Amino acid sequence: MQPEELLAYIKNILLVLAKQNNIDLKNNKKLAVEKPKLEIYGDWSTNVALIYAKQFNVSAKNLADIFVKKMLDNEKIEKIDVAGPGFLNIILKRQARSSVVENILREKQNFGKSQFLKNENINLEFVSANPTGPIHIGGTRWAAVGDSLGNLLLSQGAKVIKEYYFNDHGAQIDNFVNSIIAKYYGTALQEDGYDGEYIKDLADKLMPELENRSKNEIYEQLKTKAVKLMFSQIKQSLQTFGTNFDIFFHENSLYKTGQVVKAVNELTARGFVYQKDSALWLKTSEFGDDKDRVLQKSTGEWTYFAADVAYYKNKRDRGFKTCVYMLGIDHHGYIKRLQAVAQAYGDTKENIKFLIGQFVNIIKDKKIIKLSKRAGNIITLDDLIKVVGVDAARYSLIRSSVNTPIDLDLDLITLHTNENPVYYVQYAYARCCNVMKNAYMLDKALSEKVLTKKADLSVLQKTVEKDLLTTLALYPAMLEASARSYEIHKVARYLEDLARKYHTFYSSLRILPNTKSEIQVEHIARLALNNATAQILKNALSLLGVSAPERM
RNA sequence: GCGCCCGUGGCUCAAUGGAUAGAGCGUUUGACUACGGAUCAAAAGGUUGGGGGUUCGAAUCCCUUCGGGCGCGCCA
Repeated sequence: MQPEELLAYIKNILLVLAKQNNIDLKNNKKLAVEKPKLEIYGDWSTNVALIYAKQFNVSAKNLADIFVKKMLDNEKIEKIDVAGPGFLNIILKRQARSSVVENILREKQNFGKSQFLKNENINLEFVSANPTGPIHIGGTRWAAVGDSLGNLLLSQGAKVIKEYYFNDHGAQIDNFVNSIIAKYYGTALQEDGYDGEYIKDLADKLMPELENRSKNEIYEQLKTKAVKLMFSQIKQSLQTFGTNFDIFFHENSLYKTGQVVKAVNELTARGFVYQKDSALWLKTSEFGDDKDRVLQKSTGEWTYFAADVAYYKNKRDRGFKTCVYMLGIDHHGYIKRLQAVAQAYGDTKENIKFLIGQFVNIIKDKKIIKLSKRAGNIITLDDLIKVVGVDAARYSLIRSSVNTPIDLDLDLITLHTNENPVYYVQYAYARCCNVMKNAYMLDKALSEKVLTKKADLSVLQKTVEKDLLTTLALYPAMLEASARSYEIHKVARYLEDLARKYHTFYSSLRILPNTKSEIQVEHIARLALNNATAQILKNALSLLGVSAPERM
């Protein structure tokens, strides 16, 4: 019996009790079935009595006792204790506890998938770095987190599009091109120009064949070629990193197709646009922004914000119910104004969602390195992959909440790559695979017994076995919670927990017998548990875009 | 000045308002002539920045204060 089944059962009892007592039950989201911290508390615990005691107008302990009486009828439950202020600690019957292994082995890669987000149509926009330089470490965090989050939401039934907004319109492109020219001729860089090795590379690569052309021609040719080259480099880096976008959306297309004008016109019709100082403004302050924002400058040029407005409208017109923006902490000021845009179009705050990622600090010689494109000391995605590899890089960036700044110590990560927890998890998987292989070599029939579900799993009674079983049973609920809160790091943390439980199990018990003649029911059951663990490790790693090697 | 985010063992990070705040690294001590030692077992290490409040119960919510980061353009 898995926790979600138990939870449904408890809710059912709750409804019956409420009806009997004529209580108009208020739904409480805090109701939960959890794995207790300590093993002696049982397999699962619930807080149902604690949070509903008030509504029933009895003490939590009394309500708990009522639940105990009802629940003991359930044939899957062995025992229930009331503990502490009113927790129900539930111990399952043997078969009920081990049934999760059968479920996993039956559903394989589909175990953990759900449809609870089936009505969601989500646009995930992330990275969206300007094509004026390689992807830096901040963008890298989103490349890992956004991609994995997309996988997760997809697995829970949502329709998901991963999208990259390509800023190919505006002054930064001019700066970029001028920087390359300046670099080539050794002239002074403009004030906010770009510098760095990659600018020199671009100059060396593109300039020689253009040298004899007119100034204007050099500029135009360079603009096309440099942006194209940079963009294909970015795409290549992302691909190497295992991040594949469904759509690369060009900012320029919003202008070419007149969508900016159209989007602003609609807002004008809705009465949220006004003219002041010969510029066009949007009344974002009406929806909680600090001040109104300019859409069109007095020069007649559109602002970057105007494109953002059109882009949001475009996303909604394409049918996305939820538009997710993943931004760096330095862009948190956008939240209010974009929320205002959504509301100005008559949408709600539900339609627009923000994930704000803290900085990734690069530590060298115990000090934070200040990175900037201008100074040319950026650490790129390619650098990171070269130093630590895709798996370790992705995992390091995923395993922390985006709300937490990450300090990546280059010295440490280079010297002790094996200490990245990703290897701990991968090693657990490799161990599982090795056991499977050995089992097959030992006795083909043994593997087949597991495969054909002839294993008696109820013999899994040791503490380390039960611990592993409940952790496996938690997998679907963990995925759902992770998807609900858009917190992919929960999946990584779960993996570490699962790997730990497996390593403990592995080293305290024999899974396979020494010789063929000694094969017993325990061995068959443990092999099934081993195989189920392998399946979950693989499923979860694949969500994170991290490989599951059969040997290391 | 105003606003947003973050303060958790020496370090890097966890913890839907739940039970004794958990892992990894580092430190110390143990464990293979049996499934791979990239592992396991164990020890030391905490007033969750400080102070109030809310309640059965707070690292978590509210107020306040102190640190750190970031943002406050007719830039993109």
